[in-house]
Amino acid sequence: MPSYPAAASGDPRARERPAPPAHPRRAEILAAAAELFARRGYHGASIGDLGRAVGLTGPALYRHFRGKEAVLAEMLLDISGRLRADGAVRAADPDPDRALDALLHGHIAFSLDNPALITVHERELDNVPEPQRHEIRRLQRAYVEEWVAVLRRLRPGLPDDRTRAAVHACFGLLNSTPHSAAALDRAAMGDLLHGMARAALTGFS
Amino acid sequence: MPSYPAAASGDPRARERPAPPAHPRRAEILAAAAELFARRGYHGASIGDLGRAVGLTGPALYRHFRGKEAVLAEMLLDISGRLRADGAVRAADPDPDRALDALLHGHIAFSLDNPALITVHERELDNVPEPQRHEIRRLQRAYVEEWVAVLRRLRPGLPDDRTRAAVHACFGLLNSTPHSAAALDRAAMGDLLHGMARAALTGFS
DNA sequence: GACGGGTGTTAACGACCATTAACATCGGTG
DNA sequence: CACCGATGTTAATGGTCGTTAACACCCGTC
Repeated sequence: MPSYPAAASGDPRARERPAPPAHPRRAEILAAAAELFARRGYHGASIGDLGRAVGLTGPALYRHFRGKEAVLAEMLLDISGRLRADGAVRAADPDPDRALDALLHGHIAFSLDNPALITVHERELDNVPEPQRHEIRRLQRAYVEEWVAVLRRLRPGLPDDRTRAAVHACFGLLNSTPHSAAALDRAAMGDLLHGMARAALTGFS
Repeated sequence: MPSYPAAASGDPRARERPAPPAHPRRAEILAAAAELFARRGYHGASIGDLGRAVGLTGPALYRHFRGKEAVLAEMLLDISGRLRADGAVRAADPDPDRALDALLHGHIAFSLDNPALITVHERELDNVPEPQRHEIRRLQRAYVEEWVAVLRRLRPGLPDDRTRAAVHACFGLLNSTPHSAAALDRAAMGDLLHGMARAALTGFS
């Protein structure tokens, strides 16, 4: 039922090409930083490393971000915001079964396409300074609640705390992609994760 | 079927108390380091932090370990060795169904009792220096293969690469405990994870 | 053609880090 | 009691880090 075709990276026939990002350097730095933070951890990647990864020296980064913490904060805010917004749309399906499949499909596609982002999102929240950490946490909680609401309709008997714990455990399963060393291709891995997660959420006790 | 009673921390009626560890300070440092590495990452916890956590100054640590890397290496070697040895015993059950339950029970009990160790084991392998990193990888692979062998008997049709990927995904689910903020008590959480993992491994596609 | 904002660079700063050196204490053994 | 290894301490060393300062270039606008 689910399908995870190879990522559609730039169909040339697409009529309206997406507008180029307002600040391409910022996006470039964010992408490189995600890779480095995922591989070596926030404290293990220096400003010099981030700059070098995009062909610059370290201090050049301060022309685009207030500092190292701001890079991480913007990265996590973007991820949690996208997940939450996308999740709200998908969870709105009146059929809870289809809603769950849509949530699974969205999350799996995102984590297959952005393993580094998922890793950082999962590990580095504590290094975000306080005003923004709170907002990120809020978005993460809201995203979880979208899942909980769908699962609640699907399994009415289950107490709320168990439902929420089950959703968190499911995220652990879905977010395991980066550690799997990609022995399977994208489509097979997507189908596998989808099947396992659906079974895990609907088939226990 | 599975049961996860509250951790039996020191029954006073136990006749043979475990021999006190050969070097209690080493064990104390390792435990504190696990907590710090899990919370702040390997590069985010300094030698001074590790010492302070056990009531010492930073340099005192060098009386017990060759350096910071040696602390991490010994920690990961110990974890991967224990998981692998325990896994080999549990996987030996001739009934694959019971073997899987035993593997699940062992892993879940370990991760419920040692969330910090599981976190570090999952994240910090890259910071271990080379002679020992290879050995840790070997033990991790051997542990995975115990699971793969059991699951292969349980689901004969499944190709090996998908079986292995499923085991990795299952670990992601089981190791999610530390992120779950422990809203459930140990027994309920253990049962939940057991049920979800079993459903995930046996119920997909 | 002067100007100014945007985007780089190198040099310099203070803080912190892992590690080592030099020295102190203490319990047990000759 | 002298000695000694185990286990601490503080002080010092060399390196790296995040950040800022000072300066240079490019490019579109008046």
